[in-house]
Amino acid sequence: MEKKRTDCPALPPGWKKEEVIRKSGLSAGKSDVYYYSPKGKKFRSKPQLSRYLGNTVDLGCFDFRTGKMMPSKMQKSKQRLRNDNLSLSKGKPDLNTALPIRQTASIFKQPVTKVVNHPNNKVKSDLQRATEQPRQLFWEKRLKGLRSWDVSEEVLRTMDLPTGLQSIGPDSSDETLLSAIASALHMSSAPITGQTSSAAEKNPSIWLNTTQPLCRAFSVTDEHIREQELKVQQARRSLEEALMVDGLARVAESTV
DNA sequence: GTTCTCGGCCG
DNA sequence: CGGCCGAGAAC
Repeated sequence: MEKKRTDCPALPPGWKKEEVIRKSGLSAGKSDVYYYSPKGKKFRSKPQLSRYLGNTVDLGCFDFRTGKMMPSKMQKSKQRLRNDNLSLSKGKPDLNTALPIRQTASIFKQPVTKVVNHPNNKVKSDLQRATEQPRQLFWEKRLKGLRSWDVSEEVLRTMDLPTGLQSIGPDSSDETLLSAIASALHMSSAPITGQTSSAAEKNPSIWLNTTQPLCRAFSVTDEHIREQELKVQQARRSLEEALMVDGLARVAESTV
C-alpha cells in the first residue's frame, strides 16, 4: 500500500500526512487520511486535529483530505463563531471539545504597534511577542469601566476581589484593579505578586514594575484559597444542575 | 497492551 | 457521498 508519510505544507514543520487505501471489504478502494505530529502522534480527523492544536490555529479552511488550505471553504453561512447564542440556546449539548476562547482576550488582540525605521521591516503579529511590546505606563487605566454583559444585555455583577487588595498608581479607585489583575494573569504565566517595591507606592511613575499589575503587594492566605475552592465548587454544582435540567428538557422534548 | 483496518452512522 | 470514529482484528 501507499504508506508514504509526506510533508504537509499547510501545517507547522515536522507534520506528516499519510493516505492509506483500503484494500478489502465493501469499502475497498476508499482511502483514509492521517496526520502525524512532529512527536509522532497520529490524527485521523479534523476535529481531533483541531482539539489538539487548540485555538491558535484556525482550521476553518483547512481541507483534511488534501492537506491544503482551501480559501473557498471560507465563511459558509454555517460555520458561526464558536458557541454563539444560537448554538447555546437551542441545539445539542455542547460537544465541542476545543478549548474555549477566553472572552477577555479580545482586549489584547491589538498590541501597541512597534515602529522601526527600516523600509523592509514588517510589523510582526506574533502573539508571543505581544507581551514584549512597549506599553503606555498605567495603560490599564483604559480598561476602566469595562463591564461584561449577558445575552439579554444585563450587566453582570463584577467579581468581588478579596479584601486587602489595593490598587496603586494614579487611579486609586478600585475600578481598574480587577481589570489590571485579570490582565496580568492573562498576559504572563509568571507569578503575580503586585508591586513589591515600596518605592513604587511613593512614586509609581518612576518605580513601577511594569511586569506586575497596578496592585499593591499582597499575599494569598489559606483562607483565600479555601474561599476560592468553595466558589469553584459552587460554580461546578450549578453548572451540573444546569446541564441536568437541559438534558431532561431535551429528553422530554424528544418524547412528546 | 497498542496499532491497524473497515464498518457504519450521521449529516 | 464522505467525514468521522467505534470496535474488532491484528500484532
